Parts: sequence; structure tokens; C-alpha cells
Amino acid sequence: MKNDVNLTVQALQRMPYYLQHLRKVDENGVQIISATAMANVLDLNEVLVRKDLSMICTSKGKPKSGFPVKELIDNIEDYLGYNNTMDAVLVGVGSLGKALLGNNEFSKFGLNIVAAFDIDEDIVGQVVCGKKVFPLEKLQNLCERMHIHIGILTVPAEFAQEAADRLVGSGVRAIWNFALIKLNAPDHVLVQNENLAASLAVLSQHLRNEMTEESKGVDLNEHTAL
Amino acid sequence: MKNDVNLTVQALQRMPYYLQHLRKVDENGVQIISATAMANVLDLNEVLVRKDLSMICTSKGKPKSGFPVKELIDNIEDYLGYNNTMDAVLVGVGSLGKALLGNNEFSKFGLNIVAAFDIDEDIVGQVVCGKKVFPLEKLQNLCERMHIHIGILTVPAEFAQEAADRLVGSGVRAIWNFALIKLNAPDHVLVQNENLAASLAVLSQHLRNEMTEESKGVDLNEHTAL
DNA sequence: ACCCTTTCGATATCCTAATATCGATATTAT
DNA sequence: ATAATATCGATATTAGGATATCGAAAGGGT
Repeated sequence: MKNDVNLTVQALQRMPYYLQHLRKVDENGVQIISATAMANVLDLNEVLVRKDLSMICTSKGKPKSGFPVKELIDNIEDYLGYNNTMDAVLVGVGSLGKALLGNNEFSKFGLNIVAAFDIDEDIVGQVVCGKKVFPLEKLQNLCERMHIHIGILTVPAEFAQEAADRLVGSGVRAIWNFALIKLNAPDHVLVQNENLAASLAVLSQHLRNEMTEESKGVDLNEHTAL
Repeated sequence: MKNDVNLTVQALQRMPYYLQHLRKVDENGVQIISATAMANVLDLNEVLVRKDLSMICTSKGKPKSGFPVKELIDNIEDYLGYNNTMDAVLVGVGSLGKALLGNNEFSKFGLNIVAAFDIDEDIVGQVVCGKKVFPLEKLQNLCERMHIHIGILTVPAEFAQEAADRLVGSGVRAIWNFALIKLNAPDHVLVQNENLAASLAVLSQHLRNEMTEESKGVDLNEHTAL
């Protein structure tokens, strides 16, 4: 384990991709992989990959051969916390909240949603995707009893700050925020914003460019020149 | 409309936050807002906000007052494509795919999922959240008939490249990829990777830091010094 | 009418992540 | 054994977004 170092957010974001590829080559019996090879597959700079891997790998990379695959897999899984599950609560059982509750793939990443909360009386008491929905008043009690440190926020933007305050008051130390709003929280509480609208914005801009170029009759080869 | 300019990805990501805040102040009857004020609320640098707003705003900002709220809202909504819906197909009706199918909030962002596709015979033919699931063989025909340009990829990583190839072959020009793999696609096809695992990785790293600091008995005020 | 303050737009600077360079080292081939 | 080569680790450079600075313009107060 080498979890005393801190990776940059960018490096962290690359880790899941490294892991996915490492698992794949491991299945094929590959025991050692070079940063160069990984970089080619993932379309990244080889120095970047080398630096990333050396950050989390317990052993050193060997010149001419590379890094041990199995060890890298273990190191990344450990670093990302895939082996010890983090318990979380979800606040806001609307359309998006239900969607996340139903996504059982989070367990692969070490996340376990233990309960959900909402203010809507019609929803409270229901069991959504195997998770019981409690009234918001019970949030603090449950979080304290179960030592929950992660809150997932899927309420509308106008209620997000209030809900965040409740989470902080319940001892939560990290908030996964799906609302499009900048939350105020104490410094020791991490707010990780998830911005699905941003991805859609990127798609939209690209499609618009495609359309206008098309209507201009631009030579298609200009694209490939990029 | 001022959709001839191209924003950086970073600027695009900020747009939904601007929009959310603008809608809020608009409801309160505010007609003009300064970049400075927006920057304070959203915790951004004021020059950055000013530059972003001037990029998409059709009129100029007035010294001492700011930018017209209603116009900004219209401009951002236009730019992000919220007013003319983009039709999309979803490939991979597993846990995550179902979740996205059920999330009707995408319509607010101009995205409309018209159909889903899968290879699993048990799922094909079903109607999930009002969307019919077709066999993968029907993908090309439907995309061409309905002029679909966006594909949402929620298949396991090992099948992602194959599914992406099919989407490209069906005329799709932008892929929203939830698989943790680097897809190969022609240059004119945009691949927008969504990396939920990365967010969880950031949360995990933070919690680990919190725990180790706690066990070290570090003065809590060190946090606020950041 | 004049001054003061706030904000704008443009330009210059800074900072951090990504990339390039280079000597050192291990493996393979001759 | 020796030479050739691929990769590593460390250091230097580059690039691009974020931030700071400054003159100009517009509104408010006296």
C-alpha cells in the first residue's frame, strides 16, 4: 500500500482507465507492462503515464520491461478504495436520485448507498431499488449511528444548500453534489461536483459545429487534419 | 444568438452554473447583474466570469452596472442547445443504462433519448421507463431513419469499442461514453467520456486523508488555514 | 456640473499540468 | 562478453487556463 501520497485530481481521473486496461491485459496473462505501451493504448503521453504509475506503485519500474501488472492493479484498487466499501446516504429521491439508487455498479467502486432521504411524503416510506426512503428529519440520527461520511446530493438546486447543511450537521465529510450550484461547506468537507449538464454542453457545441461546417460545404478532410 | 464562437471545455462547464444562478436572480426581478457579483456567489475569479459572459452575451456589458440577466439566460440556453432538443439513442440497458433512461431531467438540457439497444435477449423487447429496447441489429436502421446523431454508451468496457463502432457506422457524430475505456473513433466523431469512478476516487482520497489526519491527532485548524 | 466609485474590456503575468529531453539501467541479441 | 535497444527516473521546457493590473466608461452623490 502506498496511500500516503496525494495525487492531483487529473491523475486520479486517469486511474480508473489504467485499472481497466491493466485488468484486461492481466486476463491475457501479461505480467509486466511498460508505461509506453499503456500510453499508446490510452492515447496519453508516456511520461505522464510513467509518472502516474510510479506515484502509486509500491515497487519501482524496471528499465526495458516496465511495471508489474498484478501489483499495479492491487495498488490502484487500494488507492481508490475499491477494497473497503464507503457507506453513503442519498438525499433527494427524484428522477436522478432513483437512477443512482438503482445503479448497483457503484459497489465495484467501493460505494454502498445504505439509505435515502426525501421531504416528499409520497416518497417517504417507500423502498426504491431495495433502499428505504426516510424523512429528512432522520438524517442526522442515522448518519451518526452508522458513521456515514458520504452524502450524495440529488435535490433540485434551490434546496441543495439546505440539504448540504443538514449533511454537514450530520457528520458527513464528503458530498457528491449533482445540483448545479456552488455549495458552501466547511473546509474539511469536500464537495465533489458532478456536472452532467456540462458533458451535454460539450456534445451540443460539437454537433452545432458539425452542422454549420456541413452547411458551409467544408471539405471533410479538414477534420482529419486536426 | 452568438453561437459562432467556440468556448473552451472549461468555460462550457461553467455555463450551467451561470445559468442556474441567473435564473434564480431573474425570478427575484433582478434585471442587470455584474460579473463581480456572479463571481462572488459562484466562488470564481471575476475576470474569468467577465470573459465567459462576454463570450456568449450578444450585447456588451455596461461599466458600473453589468450584463442584462434575461439576455444572458437566453444566450446561454441557446448556446447550450436547451431550446432545440437533440435526439439520442442509448446502447447497453444494464443497471447504469436503466438509470439514465429513467432520468427525465435530461429533457431540461435538450436531450431526448428516443430508444435503447441491447444484445441481451431477456431485455430486448421490454419497455424500460417508457423507452423500448431493441436488438443491436436494428441500431443502424433506426439511427438513419430518425437522423440520430448522439449515442449514449452504457455497456461494459469490454464491449464498448464494438458498440462505438456500430454507433459510428450508424451515422452518430457524438458519443457520451460511460465506459472506462479510451474509444477509437474517427476525428469527426466526438467522444465525451463520463467518469463517475473518478469522482468517487476523489471522494475516497479525501476521506482517507481525513481519517489519517484524525488518527495523527492533527489540529483541526490546520484545515481552515488552507 | 463635478467628483467618486464601480465595473468593463484589454493586456500582461502567473501557475500548474502536460510534454520533451537526457543520462542511467536492465534485457536481448550477437 | 559486448553491443544494441527499450524503458526508466529526473530535470527542463512548454502551453494554456486562471489571475492580476490598468485605463476607460457609466452611473450615483454632492
